[in-house]
Amino acid sequence: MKKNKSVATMQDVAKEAKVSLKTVSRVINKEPNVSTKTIEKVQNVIDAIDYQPNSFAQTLARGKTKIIGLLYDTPSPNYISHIMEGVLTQCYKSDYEVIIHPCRFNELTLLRDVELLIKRTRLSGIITTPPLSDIEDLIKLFKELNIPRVLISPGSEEVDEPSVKTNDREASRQMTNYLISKGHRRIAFIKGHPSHLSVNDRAKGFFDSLNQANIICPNELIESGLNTYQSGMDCAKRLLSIKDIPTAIFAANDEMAAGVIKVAYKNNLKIPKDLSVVGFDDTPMTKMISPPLSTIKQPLGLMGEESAKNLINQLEGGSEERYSTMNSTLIIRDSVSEMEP
Amino acid sequence: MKKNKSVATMQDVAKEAKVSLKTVSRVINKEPNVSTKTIEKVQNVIDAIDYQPNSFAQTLARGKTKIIGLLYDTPSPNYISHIMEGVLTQCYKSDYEVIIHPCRFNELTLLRDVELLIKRTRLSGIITTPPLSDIEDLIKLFKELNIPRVLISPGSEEVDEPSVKTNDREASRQMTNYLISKGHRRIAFIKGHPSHLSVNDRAKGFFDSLNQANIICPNELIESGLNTYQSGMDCAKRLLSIKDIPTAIFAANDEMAAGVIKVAYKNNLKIPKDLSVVGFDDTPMTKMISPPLSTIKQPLGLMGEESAKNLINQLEGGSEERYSTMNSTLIIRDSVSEMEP
DNA sequence: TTGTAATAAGACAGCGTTGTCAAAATAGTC
DNA sequence: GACTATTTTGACAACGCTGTCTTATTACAA
Repeated sequence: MKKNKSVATMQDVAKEAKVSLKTVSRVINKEPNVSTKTIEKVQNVIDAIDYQPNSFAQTLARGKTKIIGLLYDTPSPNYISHIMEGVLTQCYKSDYEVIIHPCRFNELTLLRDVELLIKRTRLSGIITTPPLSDIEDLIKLFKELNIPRVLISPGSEEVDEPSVKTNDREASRQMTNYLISKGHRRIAFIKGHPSHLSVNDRAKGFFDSLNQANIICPNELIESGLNTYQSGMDCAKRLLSIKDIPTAIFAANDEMAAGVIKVAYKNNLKIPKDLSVVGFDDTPMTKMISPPLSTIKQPLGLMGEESAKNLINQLEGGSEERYSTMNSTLIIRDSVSEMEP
Repeated sequence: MKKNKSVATMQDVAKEAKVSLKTVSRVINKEPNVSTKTIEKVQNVIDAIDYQPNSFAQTLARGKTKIIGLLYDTPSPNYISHIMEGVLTQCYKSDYEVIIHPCRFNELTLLRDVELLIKRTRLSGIITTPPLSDIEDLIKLFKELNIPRVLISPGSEEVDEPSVKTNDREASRQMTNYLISKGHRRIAFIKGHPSHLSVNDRAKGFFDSLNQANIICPNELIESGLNTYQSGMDCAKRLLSIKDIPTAIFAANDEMAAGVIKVAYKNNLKIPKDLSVVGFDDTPMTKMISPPLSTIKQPLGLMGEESAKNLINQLEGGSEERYSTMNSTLIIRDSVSEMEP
């Protein structure tokens, strides 16, 4: 390798400040037992020559990395980009690097793929998003590799893993309450993709509310979609072809809700007059479709930040809470009508 | 650092295979002059103990990184996540790491921020997305730092920089041709954010088509938005309040087109019967609004791949084309009507 | 067989940090 | 002023790999 003096090294700083390598290292890492005079002297040189420590050398010498892996399996672009934003913000503050890694849920090679990623890049910690947060084998792998982790929105009620959840069940309950308060009694629900466990909570909240209000929901009003626009349309077609159609439909995500609206229009139903529709996620398009869709918003950016905070806290030996729950909130727009009494 | 034998090292492989360190290194890096027998012997040991080279040690020893930085400034989640997907795919193949770095276009600290990023992480190359691709000071910085780069969709016609562009101008021309072929003559255009230069090309294509067809476009039919839904609504309000409203509106992106549709409905115009609307970008919501919006689709994933390919090619001393142009395509849905002759 | 060229394998010194331990400087005590 | 205790600094060996240069081995021709 040519030593073309391209970037300043610790050696340069040491020479210039007339101290030893180790002393510079101490200043850089804010280690104790350095006199203020020395600190100042070294810091001045650092600033003067714009020295930046070589993170590879640091990593090698320290024997551990400061890199966090963010695993995802193409949920909506909206979802991942907001989560990512939060993770990056937090990691940036704490001087961690982030490696974004797309996975394929169904791929046989998933486990091996992740294992290689971890070994190859020496990840110090991992954050997973749904539906990956629910793959038991993956979690087992993390345990075996003994790698710190945080799961975002795992589905099963009682995971014994550090995680960041949202109170989706409660939010769904509130949304359903809202529908009931508007006079709706015959309310349909479209569940999400069966392998996205966290979406199940949404259905639970729906039933919580109904039970509380003593409303019986016949089976014909429960459909199961695949989180996609198309599947929302399919479910809606079925729901709107039964003899006594529902007055409101609650879809477990916005895409499916949009599909419902589409089919409703095709059937010459006016929304919200003839049919009320609500979704979940507050994707950007909810504002743009007509009518603007009432929905539920997860604090995605904050969730990203929180997961990173949680993970970094584990890595640096802090002892904070390892489980956190964040609040999803109702966004009321114009897709629900007041029923005639 | 404790030597707790957590991961296998090259030393382990060498000992086990009874060869020197260097020979293992040769096998790992597929260097020439190793007998097939030795290769096999070493490879077997590598497989057996699942050895993965430590990339930090490699980087340190090699004196250069294999990391690519992807700079973006919160365009739409859709845009960045697809570009990212392509970049990741390609980099993964070529064994490069990717660091995603969100920037703030207006921030005073942008330049310093990027400079620190480069120095701190020793980025070997950079990919920028619009509107960052148009910041001259940024490009100057890249030149000063002598860092290989690829600009995605820079705006100015003749950039003397490696870049991946789309033929947006041509696609806009085709879209306008399409409108004309449907009998439209009074066509309005809503330009995009003034600092997103690449969006200007879209307006140019619009005028190309009009000129070719000898259609004069009065000033009152040209509006300038900010790429947002809200600004689309604002522009539409103005366009639909002039005495002789256009029969078609071409918005430079889908968000603004959605805003147009919203306002049109408010004004009791039927789409596409009373007003045709087309957008640009093929965001997912275009399928979900009503009517489904005709638009133009950029091959975002491919663009990401292409940029990474281009950059890696530069880094590895290849001599391929440094400029590429990719084809955007018309997506015809139901938002344009045939005019009465 | 011997000599020579080509090929294969190894020794060893970095790369730019940090950890460990020892040495030097300073402060504190009587 | 002599002697400890404490704080501050430094020397030097890792960390796990690659580049350079040398040596050993093989292939081939005469």
